[in-house]
Amino acid sequence: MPELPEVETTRRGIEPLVVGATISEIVVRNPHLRWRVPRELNRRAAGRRIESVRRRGKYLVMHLGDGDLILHLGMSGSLRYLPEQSAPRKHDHVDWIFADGGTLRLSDPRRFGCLLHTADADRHPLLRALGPEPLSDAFDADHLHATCHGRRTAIKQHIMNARIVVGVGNIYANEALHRAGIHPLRAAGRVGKPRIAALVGAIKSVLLEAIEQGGTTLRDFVGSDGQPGYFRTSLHAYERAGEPCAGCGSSIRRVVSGQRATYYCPTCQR
DNA sequence: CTAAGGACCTGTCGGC
DNA sequence: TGCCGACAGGTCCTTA
Repeated sequence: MPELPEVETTRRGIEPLVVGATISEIVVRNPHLRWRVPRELNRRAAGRRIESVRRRGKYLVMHLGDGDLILHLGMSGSLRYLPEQSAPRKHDHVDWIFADGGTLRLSDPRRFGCLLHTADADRHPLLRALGPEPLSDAFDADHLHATCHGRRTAIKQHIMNARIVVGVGNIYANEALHRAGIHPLRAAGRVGKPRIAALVGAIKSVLLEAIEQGGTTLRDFVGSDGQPGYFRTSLHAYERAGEPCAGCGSSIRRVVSGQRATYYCPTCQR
């Protein structure tokens, strides 16, 4: 479900509600996420205050003053903040119970997400090898062009590789390539520098606009307040097979690449 | 080293 | 109505 804009929307939603709050208890009803939620999680977190909630790629990191919680929403995860008690539903696997009575609830039907405790998230193997943030100055044409050198992988798979740049998932990879006029299956090493620069700009703009719209709701994404994201109407390629391209009117095509649905305009994207 | 495919898991939808 | 396959926003891990 969530790509960078959806994770950032979630982060912004919970930040004012949980930063400064003291965790009374973390209740793990189902520990079987991608990796088993550690048994000692509650012991590490109970009684501690959440000092900050930041995002690194699609990971959320809660700093507890002593140690960090690393959270990933996987394909179907979402966080909701509940000011009052309410009965958990089928896929509500984890609750953070706060001293003020509020609850942060993690729901994840497919359980591809994860929740871990670590001393320092930046040194954790999951985060340590990540590429630059796409909205930072570190992600520029020089960086992307250098990583593309000699690569025969499709440019779409390349920009979805978190070691190259974080946060770009299937929706926004398709959208950014459409904006930049680059064929998604073109070998990464065969995209010239000016077009790489255009792609960097397209990735930044599509992510920024999606964040402004509260993310993209395709099926079930909701922010921490339960509201959907409104970027879906701005999608020009993703899940638009057979519809006319907004730029030239050609029919948008769908193919599968790297086991992921890939949408493009055969006329505009070369 | 790079590249490709499988694995994890549940829910929904279309076709028969 | 029921069953079956395809598909879905991620990414680590194994294999070649």
